[in-house]
Amino acid sequence: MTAMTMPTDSDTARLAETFRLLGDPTRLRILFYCLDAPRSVGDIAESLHLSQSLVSHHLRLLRSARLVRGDRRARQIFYALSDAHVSGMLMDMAHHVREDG
Amino acid sequence: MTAMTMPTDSDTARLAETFRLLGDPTRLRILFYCLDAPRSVGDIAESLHLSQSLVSHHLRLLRSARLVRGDRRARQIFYALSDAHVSGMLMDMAHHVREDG
DNA sequence: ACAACATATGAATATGTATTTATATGTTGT
DNA sequence: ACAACATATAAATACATATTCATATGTTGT
Repeated sequence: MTAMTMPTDSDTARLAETFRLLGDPTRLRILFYCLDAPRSVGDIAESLHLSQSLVSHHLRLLRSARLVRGDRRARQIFYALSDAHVSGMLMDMAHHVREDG
Repeated sequence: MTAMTMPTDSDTARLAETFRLLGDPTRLRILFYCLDAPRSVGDIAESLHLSQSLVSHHLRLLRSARLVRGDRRARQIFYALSDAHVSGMLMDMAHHVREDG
């Protein structure tokens, strides 16, 4: 069963980058808010009580790591989670975090 | 199916803290190295080409978040992953990271 | 083309943190 | 108790990054 779980340094770097992005409370809130349905930037900002600028900055980081993708509908841009694996993990984590102290 | 995935702010903070700790390449390497078997601090340092001090610092952070636990055997302290959920996720991630570009 | 709207970007700042160097604490075997 | 070993801590530094404020870019409806 000892299954060569050690990834290459390059893979480790990529993984760390993903975790680093998940490791900020504001970004996590944004991600969770976009988990159930795609949300516009303005919606995110208003609902989470964040400035439009801050939301946009964070979305840029999440976009560049392909954790999130946005598509335009009329004037607004709706963002949704783009990595199925990550969104699955987030839902799992959200569930897990309630269970233990 | 829209399942109230939004955690409380307190839960979000705890989750973010965990992800933040996973979001450093050095710490990730340490964690992966301890995933298959408990490892002593010296072993970790030598195997991963890190200073003893640096390893100790990182282990302290991981310990304080209960991601890792150490127990003494004679002179050495062997560290192992302590959160089954997190270690499961790490193995899953390590597997996942190979599959896509 | 224009005004109103929605999002993105840039610069500045303040705070956090990874790493190093040096040293302390603690443990084992004799 | 002591020397050798193993790990932990402290202070200092260099670097990264979250947030704000101001402004630019881009899009829609008329």
